[in-house]
Amino acid sequence: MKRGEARRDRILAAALLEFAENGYRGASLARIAERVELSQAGLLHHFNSKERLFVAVLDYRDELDARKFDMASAGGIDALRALVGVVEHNARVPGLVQLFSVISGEAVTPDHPGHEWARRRYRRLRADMAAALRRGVERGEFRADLDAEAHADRLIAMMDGLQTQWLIDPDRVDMAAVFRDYVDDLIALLRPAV
Amino acid sequence: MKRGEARRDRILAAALLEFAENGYRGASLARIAERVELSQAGLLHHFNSKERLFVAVLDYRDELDARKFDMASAGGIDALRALVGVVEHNARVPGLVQLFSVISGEAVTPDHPGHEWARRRYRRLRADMAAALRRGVERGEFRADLDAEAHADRLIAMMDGLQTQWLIDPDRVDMAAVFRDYVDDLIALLRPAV
DNA sequence: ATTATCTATAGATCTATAGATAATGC
DNA sequence: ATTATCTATAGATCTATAGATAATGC
Repeated sequence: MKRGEARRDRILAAALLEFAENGYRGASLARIAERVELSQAGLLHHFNSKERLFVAVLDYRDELDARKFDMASAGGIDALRALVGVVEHNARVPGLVQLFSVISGEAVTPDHPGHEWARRRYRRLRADMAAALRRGVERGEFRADLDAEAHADRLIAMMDGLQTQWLIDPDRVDMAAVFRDYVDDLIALLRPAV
Repeated sequence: MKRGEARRDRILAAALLEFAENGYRGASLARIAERVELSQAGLLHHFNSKERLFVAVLDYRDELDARKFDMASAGGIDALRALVGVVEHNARVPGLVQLFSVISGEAVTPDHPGHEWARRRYRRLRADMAAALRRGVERGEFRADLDAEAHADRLIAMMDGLQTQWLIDPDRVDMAAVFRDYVDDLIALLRPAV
Protein backbone atom coordinates (compact mmCIF):
# COMPACT_ATOMS: atom_id res chain seq x y z
CA MET A 1 0.00 0.00 0.00
CA LYS A 2 2.97 2.32 0.47
CA ARG A 3 3.64 2.13 -3.23
CA GLY A 4 0.06 3.09 -4.02
CA GLU A 5 0.17 6.21 -1.86
CA ALA A 6 3.32 7.45 -3.48
CA ARG A 7 1.78 6.96 -6.89
CA ARG A 8 -1.35 8.75 -5.86
CA ASP A 9 0.72 11.71 -4.73
CA ARG A 10 2.53 11.90 -8.02
CA ILE A 11 -0.78 11.70 -9.85
CA LEU A 12 -2.24 14.53 -7.78
CA ALA A 13 0.75 16.76 -8.45
CA ALA A 14 0.62 16.05 -12.18
CA ALA A 15 -3.15 16.48 -12.30
CA LEU A 16 -2.85 19.81 -10.52
CA LEU A 17 -0.61 21.07 -13.30
CA GLU A 18 -2.89 19.76 -16.00
CA PHE A 19 -6.04 21.23 -14.46
CA ALA A 20 -4.25 24.51 -13.80
CA GLU A 21 -3.30 24.76 -17.45
CA ASN A 22 -6.50 23.57 -19.05
CA GLY A 23 -9.25 23.78 -16.49
CA TYR A 24 -11.45 20.83 -15.69
CA ARG A 25 -13.07 20.63 -19.09
CA GLY A 26 -9.90 21.09 -21.05
CA ALA A 27 -7.83 18.65 -19.03
CA SER A 28 -7.03 15.21 -20.43
CA LEU A 29 -6.57 12.05 -18.40
CA ALA A 30 -4.26 10.72 -21.06
CA ARG A 31 -1.90 13.67 -20.63
CA ILE A 32 -1.91 13.34 -16.86
CA ALA A 33 -1.15 9.62 -17.18
CA GLU A 34 1.70 10.44 -19.51
CA ARG A 35 3.22 12.81 -16.99
CA VAL A 36 3.35 10.09 -14.35
CA GLU A 37 4.40 7.41 -16.84
CA LEU A 38 1.31 5.34 -16.49
CA SER A 39 -1.31 4.16 -18.94
CA GLN A 40 -4.56 6.04 -18.85
CA ALA A 41 -6.36 2.96 -17.56
CA GLY A 42 -3.71 2.61 -14.86
CA LEU A 43 -4.45 6.12 -13.73
CA LEU A 44 -8.16 5.41 -13.43
CA HIS A 45 -7.36 2.50 -11.16
CA HIS A 46 -6.36 5.02 -8.47
CA PHE A 47 -9.12 7.55 -9.02
CA ASN A 48 -12.27 6.12 -10.47
CA SER A 49 -13.24 9.00 -12.70
CA LYS A 50 -12.05 12.34 -13.96
CA GLU A 51 -14.45 14.10 -11.65
CA ARG A 52 -13.17 12.29 -8.57
CA LEU A 53 -9.61 13.00 -9.48
CA PHE A 54 -10.52 16.64 -9.88
CA VAL A 55 -12.15 16.85 -6.48
CA ALA A 56 -9.13 15.13 -4.98
CA VAL A 57 -6.89 17.75 -6.55
CA LEU A 58 -8.97 20.54 -5.04
CA ASP A 59 -8.69 18.98 -1.60
CA TYR A 60 -4.99 18.45 -2.12
CA ARG A 61 -4.53 22.09 -2.97
CA ASP A 62 -6.48 23.12 0.11
CA GLU A 63 -4.21 20.99 2.21
CA LEU A 64 -1.09 22.58 0.80
CA ASP A 65 -2.64 25.94 1.52
CA ALA A 66 -3.92 25.30 5.01
CA ARG A 67 -0.51 24.48 6.38
CA LYS A 68 0.79 27.76 5.11
CA PHE A 69 -1.53 30.08 6.88
CA ASP A 70 -4.03 29.97 9.66
CA MET A 71 -6.11 33.07 9.60
CA ALA A 72 -7.97 32.19 12.77
CA SER A 73 -4.90 32.37 14.99
CA ALA A 74 -4.06 36.00 14.40
CA GLY A 75 -6.49 38.89 14.61
CA GLY A 76 -6.78 42.53 13.69
CA ILE A 77 -3.81 44.20 12.13
CA ASP A 78 -1.69 41.07 12.50
CA ALA A 79 -4.15 39.09 10.42
CA LEU A 80 -4.10 41.69 7.65
CA ARG A 81 -0.32 41.70 7.62
CA ALA A 82 -0.36 37.92 7.43
CA LEU A 83 -2.68 38.19 4.41
CA VAL A 84 -0.13 40.37 2.71
CA GLY A 85 2.37 37.62 3.41
CA VAL A 86 0.10 35.13 1.67
CA VAL A 87 -0.10 37.31 -1.41
CA GLU A 88 3.67 37.73 -1.41
CA HIS A 89 4.02 34.00 -1.21
CA ASN A 90 1.50 33.45 -3.99
CA ALA A 91 3.54 35.70 -6.24
CA ARG A 92 6.15 32.97 -6.10
CA VAL A 93 3.90 30.00 -6.93
CA PRO A 94 2.05 30.88 -10.12
CA GLY A 95 1.02 27.25 -10.62
CA LEU A 96 -1.13 27.05 -7.51
CA VAL A 97 -2.55 30.48 -8.10
CA GLN A 98 -3.39 29.59 -11.66
CA LEU A 99 -5.25 26.44 -10.66
CA PHE A 100 -7.38 28.52 -8.40
CA SER A 101 -8.02 31.26 -10.97
CA VAL A 102 -8.89 28.90 -13.79
CA ILE A 103 -11.21 26.85 -11.62
CA SER A 104 -12.99 29.82 -10.05
CA GLY A 105 -13.70 31.07 -13.54
CA GLU A 106 -15.07 27.77 -14.78
CA ALA A 107 -16.91 26.99 -11.58
CA VAL A 108 -19.33 29.89 -11.82
CA THR A 109 -21.63 27.59 -13.79
CA PRO A 110 -23.74 25.57 -11.37
CA ASP A 111 -23.21 22.19 -12.98
CA HIS A 112 -19.43 22.41 -12.77
CA PRO A 113 -17.93 19.81 -10.42
CA GLY A 114 -15.99 22.55 -8.64
CA HIS A 115 -18.99 24.78 -8.05
CA GLU A 116 -19.79 23.58 -4.56
CA TRP A 117 -16.14 23.55 -3.59
CA ALA A 118 -15.76 27.17 -4.69
CA ARG A 119 -18.85 28.23 -2.83
CA ARG A 120 -17.78 26.55 0.38
CA ARG A 121 -14.33 28.04 0.02
CA TYR A 122 -15.65 31.57 -0.32
CA ARG A 123 -17.99 31.20 2.60
CA ARG A 124 -15.27 29.88 4.85
CA LEU A 125 -12.79 32.55 3.80
CA ARG A 126 -15.33 35.25 4.35
CA ALA A 127 -16.25 33.98 7.81
CA ASP A 128 -12.60 33.64 8.83
CA MET A 129 -11.70 37.10 7.64
CA ALA A 130 -14.72 38.72 9.21
CA ALA A 131 -13.82 37.03 12.50
CA ALA A 132 -10.26 38.30 12.27
CA LEU A 133 -11.51 41.83 11.65
CA ARG A 134 -13.82 41.64 14.65
CA ARG A 135 -10.96 40.53 16.80
CA GLY A 136 -9.28 43.74 15.72
CA VAL A 137 -12.23 45.68 17.08
CA GLU A 138 -11.95 43.86 20.41
CA ARG A 139 -8.30 44.76 20.60
CA GLY A 140 -9.10 48.37 19.96
CA GLU A 141 -7.21 48.41 16.68
CA PHE A 142 -10.28 48.95 14.51
CA ARG A 143 -13.30 51.15 14.91
CA ALA A 144 -16.33 49.46 16.40
CA ASP A 145 -18.75 50.28 13.60
CA LEU A 146 -16.88 48.48 10.82
CA ASP A 147 -18.83 46.16 8.54
CA ALA A 148 -16.73 43.02 8.93
CA GLU A 149 -18.45 40.98 6.20
CA ALA A 150 -18.26 43.75 3.63
CA HIS A 151 -14.57 44.28 4.30
CA ALA A 152 -13.98 40.55 4.10
CA ASP A 153 -15.66 40.55 0.68
CA ARG A 154 -13.50 43.44 -0.42
CA LEU A 155 -10.30 41.78 0.72
CA ILE A 156 -11.12 38.54 -1.06
CA ALA A 157 -12.16 40.37 -4.21
CA MET A 158 -8.97 42.39 -4.19
CA MET A 159 -6.80 39.30 -3.81
CA ASP A 160 -8.60 37.33 -6.52
CA GLY A 161 -8.87 40.22 -8.92
CA LEU A 162 -5.20 41.09 -8.64
CA GLN A 163 -4.30 37.45 -9.18
CA THR A 164 -6.14 37.36 -12.49
CA GLN A 165 -4.50 40.57 -13.68
CA TRP A 166 -1.12 39.33 -12.59
CA LEU A 167 -1.48 35.97 -14.31
CA ILE A 168 -2.58 37.58 -17.55
CA ASP A 169 0.06 40.31 -17.54
CA PRO A 170 2.75 39.47 -14.97
CA ASP A 171 5.21 42.21 -15.86
CA ARG A 172 2.58 44.87 -15.77
CA VAL A 173 1.04 44.27 -12.38
CA ASP A 174 2.89 44.11 -9.08
CA MET A 175 0.28 42.08 -7.28
CA ALA A 176 1.98 42.07 -3.88
CA ALA A 177 2.77 45.78 -3.86
CA VAL A 178 -0.72 46.85 -4.86
CA PHE A 179 -2.26 44.58 -2.25
CA ARG A 180 0.13 45.78 0.45
CA ASP A 181 -0.80 49.39 -0.22
CA TYR A 182 -4.46 48.52 -0.17
CA VAL A 183 -4.06 46.90 3.24
CA ASP A 184 -2.13 49.89 4.55
CA ASP A 185 -4.91 52.21 3.47
CA LEU A 186 -7.44 49.86 4.98
CA ILE A 187 -5.70 49.83 8.35
CA ALA A 188 -5.71 53.64 8.34
CA LEU A 189 -9.37 53.70 7.34
CA LEU A 190 -10.41 51.34 10.10
CA ARG A 191 -8.42 53.08 12.84
CA PRO A 192 -10.77 54.10 15.66
CA ALA A 193 -11.72 57.75 15.88
CA VAL A 194 -9.86 59.33 18.78
CA MET B 1 -26.35 39.57 -47.88
CA LYS B 2 -28.99 40.92 -45.51
CA ARG B 3 -30.01 37.43 -44.66
CA GLY B 4 -26.41 36.48 -43.88
CA GLU B 5 -25.92 39.34 -41.46
CA ALA B 6 -29.03 38.51 -39.53
CA ARG B 7 -27.91 34.92 -39.26
CA ARG B 8 -24.48 35.96 -38.11
CA ASP B 9 -26.03 38.03 -35.37
CA ARG B 10 -28.13 35.16 -34.17
CA ILE B 11 -25.07 32.94 -34.18
CA LEU B 12 -23.07 35.43 -32.15
CA ALA B 13 -25.79 35.72 -29.55
CA ALA B 14 -26.11 31.96 -29.25
CA ALA B 15 -22.36 31.46 -29.17
CA LEU B 16 -22.05 34.03 -26.42
CA LEU B 17 -24.37 31.96 -24.27
CA GLU B 18 -22.55 28.75 -25.04
CA PHE B 19 -19.11 30.20 -24.33
CA ALA B 20 -20.38 31.86 -21.18
CA GLU B 21 -21.65 28.55 -19.90
CA ASN B 22 -18.80 26.31 -20.94
CA GLY B 23 -15.82 28.47 -21.69
CA TYR B 24 -13.94 28.24 -24.95
CA ARG B 25 -12.70 24.71 -24.41
CA GLY B 26 -15.97 23.32 -23.13
CA ALA B 27 -18.13 24.93 -25.79
CA SER B 28 -19.49 22.83 -28.65
CA LEU B 29 -20.15 24.06 -32.16
CA ALA B 30 -22.86 21.48 -32.51
CA ARG B 31 -24.77 22.92 -29.56
CA ILE B 32 -24.42 26.46 -30.89
CA ALA B 33 -25.69 25.32 -34.29
CA GLU B 34 -28.63 23.65 -32.62
CA ARG B 35 -29.59 26.87 -30.85
CA VAL B 36 -29.81 28.72 -34.17
CA GLU B 37 -31.43 25.81 -35.99
CA LEU B 38 -28.58 25.23 -38.36
CA SER B 39 -26.41 22.26 -39.09
CA GLN B 40 -22.93 22.40 -37.63
CA ALA B 41 -21.41 22.63 -41.10
CA GLY B 42 -23.83 25.46 -41.89
CA LEU B 43 -22.55 27.34 -38.88
CA LEU B 44 -18.95 26.97 -40.01
CA HIS B 45 -19.88 28.54 -43.32
CA HIS B 46 -20.28 31.87 -41.51
CA PHE B 47 -17.28 31.62 -39.21
CA ASN B 48 -14.49 29.48 -40.51
CA SER B 49 -13.39 27.93 -37.26
CA LYS B 50 -14.25 27.70 -33.61
CA GLU B 51 -11.44 30.06 -32.75
CA ARG B 52 -12.64 32.72 -35.17
CA LEU B 53 -16.15 32.47 -33.90
CA PHE B 54 -14.81 32.88 -30.39
CA VAL B 55 -12.84 36.00 -31.23
CA ALA B 56 -15.90 37.40 -33.00
CA VAL B 57 -17.92 36.82 -29.83
CA LEU B 58 -15.36 38.70 -27.76
CA ASP B 59 -15.51 41.66 -30.12
CA TYR B 60 -19.28 41.49 -30.15
CA ARG B 61 -19.33 41.64 -26.37
CA ASP B 62 -16.98 44.62 -26.38
CA GLU B 63 -19.29 46.40 -28.77
CA LEU B 64 -22.30 45.84 -26.54
CA ASP B 65 -20.24 47.17 -23.65
CA ALA B 66 -18.71 50.19 -25.31
CA ARG B 67 -22.04 51.76 -26.09
CA LYS B 68 -23.00 51.52 -22.45
CA PHE B 69 -20.24 53.50 -20.91
CA ASP B 70 -17.50 55.83 -21.95
CA MET B 71 -15.06 56.22 -19.13
CA ALA B 72 -12.98 58.82 -20.94
CA SER B 73 -15.75 61.40 -21.08
CA ALA B 74 -16.17 61.82 -17.35
CA GLY B 75 -13.39 62.41 -14.88
CA GLY B 76 -12.72 62.37 -11.17
CA ILE B 77 -15.61 61.66 -8.85
CA ASP B 78 -18.06 61.53 -11.74
CA ALA B 79 -16.10 58.73 -13.36
CA LEU B 80 -16.11 56.72 -10.14
CA ARG B 81 -19.84 57.17 -9.76
CA ALA B 82 -20.29 56.06 -13.34
CA LEU B 83 -18.30 52.93 -12.55
CA VAL B 84 -20.70 52.16 -9.75
CA GLY B 85 -23.43 52.49 -12.33
CA VAL B 86 -21.70 49.92 -14.50
CA VAL B 87 -21.54 47.46 -11.64
CA GLU B 88 -25.20 48.07 -10.85
CA HIS B 89 -26.01 47.39 -14.46
CA ASN B 90 -23.88 44.26 -14.52
CA ALA B 91 -25.82 42.90 -11.59
CA ARG B 92 -28.75 42.72 -14.00
CA VAL B 93 -26.99 40.90 -16.86
CA PRO B 94 -25.38 37.80 -15.36
CA GLY B 95 -24.89 36.29 -18.83
CA LEU B 96 -22.48 38.94 -20.06
CA VAL B 97 -20.68 39.03 -16.74
CA GLN B 98 -20.35 35.28 -16.76
CA LEU B 99 -18.82 35.22 -20.22
CA PHE B 100 -16.23 37.63 -19.04
CA SER B 101 -15.48 35.76 -15.80
CA VAL B 102 -15.22 32.35 -17.42
CA ILE B 103 -12.99 33.64 -20.19
CA SER B 104 -10.68 35.63 -17.92
CA GLY B 105 -10.16 32.51 -15.88
CA GLU B 106 -9.36 30.33 -18.87
CA ALA B 107 -7.35 32.98 -20.63
CA VAL B 108 -4.60 33.14 -18.03
CA THR B 109 -2.81 30.40 -19.96
CA PRO B 110 -0.76 31.98 -22.74
CA ASP B 111 -1.89 29.66 -25.53
CA HIS B 112 -5.56 30.39 -24.99
CA PRO B 113 -7.15 32.19 -27.94
CA GLY B 114 -8.53 34.83 -25.57
CA HIS B 115 -5.21 35.56 -23.88
CA GLU B 116 -4.24 38.53 -26.01
CA TRP B 117 -7.74 39.92 -25.92
CA ALA B 118 -7.76 39.79 -22.13
CA ARG B 119 -4.38 41.44 -21.89
CA ARG B 120 -5.34 44.25 -24.23
CA ARG B 121 -8.57 44.71 -22.37
CA TYR B 122 -6.85 45.08 -19.01
CA ARG B 123 -4.30 47.51 -20.35
CA ARG B 124 -6.92 49.69 -21.93
CA LEU B 125 -9.13 49.64 -18.85
CA ARG B 126 -6.20 50.53 -16.65
CA ALA B 127 -5.11 53.41 -18.84
CA ASP B 128 -8.66 54.78 -19.06
CA MET B 129 -9.20 54.60 -15.34
CA ALA B 130 -5.86 56.11 -14.49
CA ALA B 131 -6.62 58.98 -16.86
CA ALA B 132 -9.99 59.52 -15.21
CA LEU B 133 -8.36 59.63 -11.80
CA ARG B 134 -5.80 62.17 -12.98
CA ARG B 135 -8.55 64.34 -14.31
CA GLY B 136 -9.89 64.30 -10.78
CA VAL B 137 -6.60 65.69 -9.56
CA GLU B 138 -6.77 68.47 -12.14
CA ARG B 139 -10.23 69.34 -10.96
CA GLY B 140 -9.04 69.53 -7.39
CA GLU B 141 -11.23 66.62 -6.32
CA PHE B 142 -8.34 64.27 -5.56
CA ARG B 143 -5.04 64.79 -3.85
CA ALA B 144 -2.14 65.43 -6.18
CA ASP B 145 0.08 62.62 -4.91
CA LEU B 146 -2.27 59.75 -5.73
CA ASP B 147 -0.89 56.74 -7.59
CA ALA B 148 -3.34 56.61 -10.48
CA GLU B 149 -2.19 53.27 -11.92
CA ALA B 150 -2.26 51.50 -8.58
CA HIS B 151 -5.76 52.75 -7.85
CA ALA B 152 -6.86 51.73 -11.33
CA ASP B 153 -5.56 48.23 -10.63
CA ARG B 154 -7.40 48.16 -7.34
CA LEU B 155 -10.67 49.27 -8.91
CA ILE B 156 -10.47 46.66 -11.66
CA ALA B 157 -9.51 43.95 -9.19
CA MET B 158 -12.40 44.88 -6.94
CA MET B 159 -14.92 44.76 -9.78
CA ASP B 160 -13.68 41.46 -11.16
CA GLY B 161 -13.26 39.80 -7.79
CA LEU B 162 -16.73 40.77 -6.66
CA GLN B 163 -18.16 39.48 -9.92
CA THR B 164 -16.70 36.05 -9.34
CA GLN B 165 -18.01 35.90 -5.79
CA TRP B 166 -21.38 37.08 -6.92
CA LEU B 167 -21.66 34.55 -9.75
CA ILE B 168 -20.70 31.70 -7.47
CA ASP B 169 -22.94 32.72 -4.59
CA PRO B 170 -25.43 35.32 -5.81
CA ASP B 171 -27.60 35.46 -2.70
CA ARG B 172 -24.64 35.86 -0.41
CA VAL B 173 -22.86 38.78 -2.03
CA ASP B 174 -24.38 42.15 -2.83
CA MET B 175 -21.87 43.04 -5.50
CA ALA B 176 -23.21 46.51 -6.22
CA ALA B 177 -23.49 47.55 -2.58
CA VAL B 178 -20.00 46.39 -1.63
CA PHE B 179 -18.53 48.14 -4.63
CA ARG B 180 -20.45 51.34 -3.95
CA ASP B 181 -19.15 51.45 -0.40
CA TYR B 182 -15.64 50.82 -1.62
CA VAL B 183 -15.89 53.75 -4.01
CA ASP B 184 -17.28 56.00 -1.27
CA ASP B 185 -14.34 55.15 0.96
CA LEU B 186 -11.99 55.69 -1.93
CA ILE B 187 -13.37 59.15 -2.65
CA ALA B 188 -12.86 60.08 1.00
CA LEU B 189 -9.35 58.65 0.95
CA LEU B 190 -8.37 60.59 -2.14
CA ARG B 191 -9.80 63.90 -0.96
CA PRO B 192 -7.08 66.54 -0.94
CA ALA B 193 -5.66 67.53 2.42
CA VAL B 194 -7.03 70.94 3.36
C1' DA C 1 -5.15 -12.51 -1.66
C1' DT C 2 -4.90 -7.94 -3.00
C1' DT C 3 -3.25 -4.26 -5.47
C1' DA C 4 -1.21 -2.29 -9.57
C1' DT C 5 -0.73 -2.21 -14.11
C1' DC C 6 -1.39 -3.18 -19.07
C1' DT C 7 -3.76 -3.76 -23.80
C1' DA C 8 -7.83 -3.45 -26.28
C1' DT C 9 -11.91 -1.45 -27.16
C1' DA C 10 -16.73 0.52 -26.89
C1' DG C 11 -19.18 4.42 -27.52
C1' DA C 12 -19.40 9.43 -27.48
C1' DT C 13 -17.87 13.27 -28.61
C1' DC C 14 -15.49 17.02 -31.41
C1' DT C 15 -13.76 20.12 -35.41
C1' DA C 16 -13.21 20.71 -40.06
C1' DT C 17 -13.63 19.61 -44.98
C1' DA C 18 -15.59 17.85 -49.46
C1' DG C 19 -19.06 17.99 -52.49
C1' DA C 20 -23.93 18.46 -53.69
C1' DT C 21 -28.19 21.22 -53.74
C1' DA C 22 -31.15 25.08 -52.77
C1' DA C 23 -31.93 29.98 -52.28
C1' DT C 24 -30.80 34.76 -53.16
C1' DG C 25 -28.86 39.12 -55.48
C1' DC C 26 -27.81 41.61 -59.40
C1' DA D 1 -22.94 34.25 -59.99
C1' DT D 2 -22.77 34.09 -55.23
C1' DT D 3 -24.21 32.84 -50.91
C1' DA D 4 -26.36 29.64 -47.75
C1' DT D 5 -27.28 25.39 -46.45
C1' DC D 6 -27.21 20.29 -46.14
C1' DT D 7 -25.43 15.31 -45.69
C1' DA D 8 -21.61 12.49 -45.13
C1' DT D 9 -17.40 11.61 -43.38
C1' DA D 10 -12.36 11.75 -42.01
C1' DG D 11 -9.53 11.79 -38.35
C1' DA D 12 -8.68 13.04 -33.55
C1' DT D 13 -9.86 13.09 -29.38
C1' DC D 14 -11.94 11.62 -24.90
C1' DT D 15 -13.69 8.78 -20.72
C1' DA D 16 -14.60 4.52 -18.90
C1' DT D 17 -14.79 -0.53 -18.70
C1' DA D 18 -13.50 -5.53 -19.38
C1' DG D 19 -10.32 -8.83 -18.80
C1' DA D 20 -5.57 -10.49 -18.53
C1' DT D 21 -1.03 -10.38 -16.27
C1' DA D 22 2.47 -8.86 -13.10
C1' DA D 23 3.91 -7.24 -8.61
C1' DT D 24 3.32 -6.71 -3.68
C1' DG D 25 1.74 -7.62 1.29
C1' DC D 26 0.62 -10.65 4.81
